Amino acid sequence: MIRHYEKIGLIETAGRTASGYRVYTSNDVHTLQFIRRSRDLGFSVAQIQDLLALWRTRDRSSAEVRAVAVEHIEHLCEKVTQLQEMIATLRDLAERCSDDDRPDCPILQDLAEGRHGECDAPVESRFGVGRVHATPQ
Amino acid sequence: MIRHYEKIGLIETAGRTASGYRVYTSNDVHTLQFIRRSRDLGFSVAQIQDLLALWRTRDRSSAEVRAVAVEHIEHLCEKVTQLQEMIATLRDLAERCSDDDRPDCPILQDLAEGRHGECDAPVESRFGVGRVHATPQ
DNA sequence: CCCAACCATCCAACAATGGGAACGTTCCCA
DNA sequence: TGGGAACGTTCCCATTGTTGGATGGTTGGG
Repeated sequence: MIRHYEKIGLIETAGRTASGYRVYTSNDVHTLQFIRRSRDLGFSVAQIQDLLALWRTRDRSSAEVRAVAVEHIEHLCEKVTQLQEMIATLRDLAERCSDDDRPDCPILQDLAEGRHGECDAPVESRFGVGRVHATPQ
Repeated sequence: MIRHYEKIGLIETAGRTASGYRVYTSNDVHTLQFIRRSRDLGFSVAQIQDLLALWRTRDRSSAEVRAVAVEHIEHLCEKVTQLQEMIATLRDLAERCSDDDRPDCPILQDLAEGRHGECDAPVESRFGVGRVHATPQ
């Protein structure tokens, strides 16, 4: 991972011993810990790049940092919402499923027939079947 | 995507016209819709493979289908839990952030110093700095 | 019959990591 | 003074699901 971070430019090129081994200063280690904690909080590499830049800037504004964090929070919330919608649908289906040897299953039925909304568009536009756009004029 | 699904064996090889164009039967389209709805619910390709197999099996048991769904629900719940933990931490940090021009920012401070628990292990074992295991005996 | 819109294939990239092969280095311990 | 295990290095491939480009063949309406 660290070598990867070095390659993509997230951290600066580490020093080397005479034999080619990488040498990390305590500063490097500190930066890596910063990165790890950022990743633990779900920040993307791009965002970490921003955060690191701000971290290294003496006269940064905390508002800038907060903006990155707030944007990330919103992104995470969106993901949670999506996941909870999936969970709700699946819970509903699983609850209506007899959970025995019978072959009729509301879960498969739903997947096959799709009554949960997102699939109202005609097949043609959803899968590009057939010639969609005629030559104009 | 569809060509990709064909390549990885999620769907069977589509028929071809004389000139090599793929031809999809309404059955194929139905299967693809099944797949899309499964993906909308967050199922992985591997799980969809299972679901498709069950779908095509006449004397399947709905318990089998339910098992796939329930396992998936648990997986989704885990993800939600993780995301919510991140959100809680970030919300707390953002709240304590002054959101102005001052350079002292609790968010960066936390990322740099890490007081939220997961980082108690010494640097050596977390990043492989130094020789961890001596030759035994 | 031309040309835009469509198909085909192959290849590369994304984000972040994991893993292995093949090979050089360090250093404890016998 | 070795031997050998535990390191390190580089390069490459796999993952997961999707998107995109490049290049070239096919279709079909105007």
